[in-house]
Amino acid sequence: MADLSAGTGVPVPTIKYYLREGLLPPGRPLARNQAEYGPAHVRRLKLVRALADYGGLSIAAIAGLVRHLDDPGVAGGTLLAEAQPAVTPPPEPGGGAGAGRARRHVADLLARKGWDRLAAHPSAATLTGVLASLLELGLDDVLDRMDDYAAAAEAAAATDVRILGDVSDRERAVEVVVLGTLLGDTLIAALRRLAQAHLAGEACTG
Amino acid sequence: MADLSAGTGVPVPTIKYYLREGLLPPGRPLARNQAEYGPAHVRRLKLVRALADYGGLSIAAIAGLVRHLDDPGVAGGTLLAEAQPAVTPPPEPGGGAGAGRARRHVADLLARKGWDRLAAHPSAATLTGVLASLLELGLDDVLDRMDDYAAAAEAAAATDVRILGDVSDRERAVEVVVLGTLLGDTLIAALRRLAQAHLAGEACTG
DNA sequence: GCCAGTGGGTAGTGCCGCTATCCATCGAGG
DNA sequence: CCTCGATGGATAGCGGCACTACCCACTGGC
Repeated sequence: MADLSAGTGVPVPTIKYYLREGLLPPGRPLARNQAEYGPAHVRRLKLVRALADYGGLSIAAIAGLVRHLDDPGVAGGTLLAEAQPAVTPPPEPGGGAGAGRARRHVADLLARKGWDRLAAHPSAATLTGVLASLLELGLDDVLDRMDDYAAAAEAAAATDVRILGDVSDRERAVEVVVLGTLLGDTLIAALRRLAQAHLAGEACTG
Repeated sequence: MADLSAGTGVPVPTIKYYLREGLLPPGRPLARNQAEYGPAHVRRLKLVRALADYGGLSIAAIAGLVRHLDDPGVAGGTLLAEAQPAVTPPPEPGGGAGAGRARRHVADLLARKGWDRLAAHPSAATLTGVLASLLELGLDDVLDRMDDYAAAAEAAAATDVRILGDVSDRERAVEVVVLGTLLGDTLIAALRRLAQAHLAGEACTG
């Protein structure tokens, strides 16, 4: 429908494409060449665009996510778990030199934080991969500061959980989880850039 | 050279491709069909792969970055400024409903933090775009918590600056800035996921 | 009746990150 | 000295992804 396109700024052929890919549920058919799209479709479309534009997700990844959104028998935690693999590409285990050290340090960190239970979490593998890259490039200093970064991440996560707690609508909670997690990455990154620029400006530019 | 390929795990044709694209400086030619690649090339190649794999940068973006790396007359701060547009896609100004509110809130936040000077920073535009998306999807709660996220981001940035201060080698500092910023995003995101999973596990799964 | 607008499907486009192929050259082993 | 395989250099091609263009049958409103 042209209204849907006008209401979201997404061109009609793209909407058709999203319908084909299952990102958008089909409208209620009124006739053979007519279907009704409600505010739920506008909302979903905005969600899809937000995930694609700022979440950096592929269409296929969003399709997978959306399938779980439409599946009624899924809780917030489960959906979040499903969202993880969508974000992080399978980080190859890496046979490099730094990989072993990285693995050890991640294990240590998890133990220190009491996160042992999460050793198999995909993000732990991502973490190991990033650390391995940094180590191979001689950035060992990062290791000494990991606890600081972990503390900052914990603070952000605590805020995430607090926001989620405020959401009473259970149906919307899953959306909040996905949006908060994925757009939150971009949001935090942007804030970090600004803070960096501020600190650097104080130190160097004056 | 096959050594270079063996030392990094990057296939030879890809190395050729990177040479073509200027991601990798050409080796010192020993003969018409022979060139010497040193440890600097191995390092650079690892840098390129790290930025592509975990930084999410396109080849073209890395090429732009690398041009500045090879340019001797560039300071860390300048390079960081150059790195910003590479990471964040040009976020369309957005004529949506939430755009106005988002802009106002970002301006308020910058003022509160004393970051007024950074209003034109590309990350400020990204921030506005993300907020606008969140607002249009009814996630107003995030606004009330922005200061918490900003605090977490500040903490991370402070750690960044501290690490950078430990780096004495001026030549390597620019690499640290790029790596720390881009891979740091992935690193912090991974840590945040883990912290989220930990907190959610406490609250729900037990 | 007529015709813009709709849904539905197929096919094509442009870009991106490689990958394959070809060629002249050269270095080392026999 | 001569062959063989590797090297560098260049061009062309591939596969995937996110759309986009085109075509068609249909139909609601004028």
